[in-house]
Order: sequence, then structure tokens, then C-alpha cells
Amino acid sequence: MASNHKIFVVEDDNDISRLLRHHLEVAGYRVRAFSTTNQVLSEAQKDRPSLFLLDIMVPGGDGLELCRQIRQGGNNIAGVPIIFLTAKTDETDRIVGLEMGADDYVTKPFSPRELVARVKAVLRRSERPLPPAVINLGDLEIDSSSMILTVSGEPKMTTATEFRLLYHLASHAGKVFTRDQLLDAVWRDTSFVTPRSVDVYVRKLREKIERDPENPRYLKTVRGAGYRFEAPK
Amino acid sequence: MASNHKIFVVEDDNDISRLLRHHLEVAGYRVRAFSTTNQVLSEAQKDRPSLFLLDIMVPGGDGLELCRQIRQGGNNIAGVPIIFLTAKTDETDRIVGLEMGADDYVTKPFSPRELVARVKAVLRRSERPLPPAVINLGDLEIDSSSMILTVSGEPKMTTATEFRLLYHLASHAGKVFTRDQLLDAVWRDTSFVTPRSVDVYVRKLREKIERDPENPRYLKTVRGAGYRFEAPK
DNA sequence: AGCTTCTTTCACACTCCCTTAACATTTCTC
DNA sequence: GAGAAATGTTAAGGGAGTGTGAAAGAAGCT
Repeated sequence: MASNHKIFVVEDDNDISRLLRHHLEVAGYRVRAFSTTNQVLSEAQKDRPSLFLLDIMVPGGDGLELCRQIRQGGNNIAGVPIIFLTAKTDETDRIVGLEMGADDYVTKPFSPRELVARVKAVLRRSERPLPPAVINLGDLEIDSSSMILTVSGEPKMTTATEFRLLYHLASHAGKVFTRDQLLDAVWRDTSFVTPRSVDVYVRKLREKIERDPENPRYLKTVRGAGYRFEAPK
Repeated sequence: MASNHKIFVVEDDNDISRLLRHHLEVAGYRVRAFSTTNQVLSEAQKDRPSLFLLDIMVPGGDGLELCRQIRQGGNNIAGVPIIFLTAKTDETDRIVGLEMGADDYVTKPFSPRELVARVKAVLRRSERPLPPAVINLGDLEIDSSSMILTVSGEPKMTTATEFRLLYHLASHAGKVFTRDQLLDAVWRDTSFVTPRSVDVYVRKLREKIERDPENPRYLKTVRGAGYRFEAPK
């Protein structure tokens, strides 16, 4: 249920802001709330949010202006999706806002479910499509679109987490990952997971892909650092 | 990002027209806007657009009429896809599907995300050869033109949603879809629908297509990910 | 209106996966 | 070679994800 997405909420009304935060957090997102536009831009450049949720009528230079600044090239956040919060009646605001480059809007009063659904939809669309669907290495075939692992022609059952881990390692073959990096990349919610969990999964994968799990050809341990997937020559 | 597609927009409200143009252009399409239907047809025959975006309520002979004229044989644009813009309250399903031969519709007020997504989807569909109207897999026959499902020669009744879901899964056999992806592809407005609704439909489909619904051969669960339709060998 | 049919949600049962903790083993350091 | 640190391995409980029936909610039909 949890995801790694961080959302910047810019809303001056404290009640609404708390409400937004609450619903978004329940939905598994991390939230940072701002009551004015002042520091949003500079913080965003440091903190790299996945999405902005802007009230169109916040004080301190309004939301539209902030939207334009975000969209402006030159910073590293120009591509981050934006959702506007608008009053139901104010059609012109909405239109202007959308023209400014927002990705969607939610009208107040909003239903929590719709809010979350729109956030989810925008984030889903902004995710870049996965790199090559099928990875072939040695006698392995890792097909991410069907989530099927084949070893020497034999299909092997894997759990979702096993598969994601394998896919991540194999699609960056040669690169060493620390346990923490793997947790960040592969696990949905890293907050309460021991890095040692990775070890357990590495073992499970070795049992499935290695001839001799004790002497792995693919999934190598890099002592003191982490793990590396090694492509056979 | 750029594509060679040219879109004819027919819309009398100037604000909305500008908005449409803006978002379509940002998405990489070329746009020609018309505020009445008068010259659309003649211009289209010269200029060959890839898609029409018609407000259903434009003055000068309404959008439906224009749609009919476009679809009429004898010109060279009969096959160009059409998307309608409609007010939310309208009864759109019938208009789109049966009578007029439109390809999709977008309700006002629309979100840019949705607009562009639908335009993209329709263009994508029109570019590649149509997916086969009849899918034959194992003892299943899924005929999308007549919306008839046959299992081992036995015709089975399905609802529209059941059929669309089955068709989507079967026409991408092997690929895993998350519940959210299925909602996007099969349902119209996902904002108010729980992903779990998909489960219910999967179950209904299993009851109709599987010998043993508890051990499905076709419609497999991929735990932690979603569902996959598996073609038998 | 009343009826039917489809859609969506809810609640509960159940299964399987995930995480952890504990112990075993290997590798490094002095 | 002894101790420390890192990794390998195993099994169990608790929890998340899914299956399922029923009932409320929409939408169309007569």
C-alpha cells in the first residue's frame, strides 16, 4: 500500500491542509505541507517531490505564479506533475491554471477518494515506462511484462518481491548495490525493514537461478558492500 | 515527444478551444481549430487530419451531423477517428458506441490528463492494424464485434464490463496488469472505483470461462501484482 | 413507478508471503 | 589462531493480499 512518493502540498487554509495531508498519508504517500509559496521552490529543488498539490489561491504570490516557476526550465523540477485545487465555481481559474501546465485539478469541496484517485492517476502516468521488458542473460530469461522467470527453458515460480529484486539487479548487471539501496529500489515501504531481509531474498533467488547456490555464478556477494549481478561471458 | 499527427478541433467556446489547443500542442500534436462546422469538411479533405475532436454542441449544424458526414463514404476521410466533447449529463454511451461511430468521448469539464490520454489511445489504435475482432484461445472464442463469448461451443452471456475486461486481458495474453491498469483500460471513470472491483469481475469471468474456477487455467492471479491471461499451449 | 439487471462496495475467511530472530558459517583483523 | 564482523540459513508468526457471498446503489426497461 505504501509507496515512495513524496507530495508537496501548498495550501494556506490550515484545516484543508491537514485534511489533505491525512488522506494522502493514509493512501501511503509522504507529505510536506506549506502554507505560503515562499519556500516551496527552493525546498523542492533540494527535496525532489513526485508531485505538487497547489491551491490556486494561496497568499504570497499565488499558485498560478508558482506553477509557472516550477514549469520554467533551468531547475530540475520542471517535469514534476502539478494538480491544482480550485473552487468549484471558478471556471476561469481552472482554465488558466490548466493552461499554465498543470496536469489535473480537483475542485473544492473534494471527496477524499477522488483526490487520491487523481493523485494516483497522475503519478502513474508520470512514471516512465520500464526499460526492455525481457532480459536475457546466460540461461536466464527475465520477462518483466509477464513476470515470468525462465531458467534454461524451465519456468520458475517467483514471488513479486523476488522478481522485482532479480529484475533490478539483472537490469543493472555489474553494478554493486548496498542492501539499503536495494531496499529503496525494490521494496515498497522501506521504513520498517531490516537490511538483512535482502539476504534472505538473495538466498531464495540463488536457489532458483543458480546451479550451485553455494557457488553462485550470477548473484555474487560483495563482502562489506552488498550484492552484484554478474553477466556471464 | 513530437509526432506528425494533425488534429482538427471543432469548438465554439473560445476559452475551451484555446485550452484544447494548448494541451494538444504540449503533447506534441499539430492543431487546427474551428469555431463552426462550416468549413471543416472541405478543409479536412484537403488537409487530411489524423483525428477530429468535436464538441457535440457547436452551432452551424451540430457535431453529430458533422460526424455523420465524416463517416459517410465517398470522401477520403471516412476512416479518421473522432472524439466527442460532451457535457457531463448527456447520455453519451449510445451516441458514441452505436449510432454515430465515434471512437471515444471526453466529458466537460475534462482533465488535461484524461484528454491527452484518450487522444493518444485513439491514435494508437488507429495506427496499428486493428486487433483481431475474434480471439480464439483454447476452447474460448471472444468475438468483439458481436460481444459474444463462446466456451467450448457454448455461448455465454456476459455484461459489457465483463466482456471488455476479458477482451483486454485476452488480447494482451501473457502480460500482467495491475488492478489500476485494468481500471484505466477497461473502466471509464476510475476516480470513484476501488481497485478491488476488478477482483469481483475476475471471479465472474472465471465462473464463465474456467472448468474449475478455483484452479484457473486462463485467468491467473499474480500475487502482489495483478492478473494475467495465460494462453494455453 | 416498479422491476430487472448491472455495478460497486463491504465484511469475513483464508492463504501465502514477508519479516524477523536466532544460530551457523565464513571472512577479516590483530 | 582467537575474536569480531559480515554473511548464510532456517523456521515461525503475523500480516498483507486475494477469494467470495451478499447487499446496497445505479441505470435502464416496460
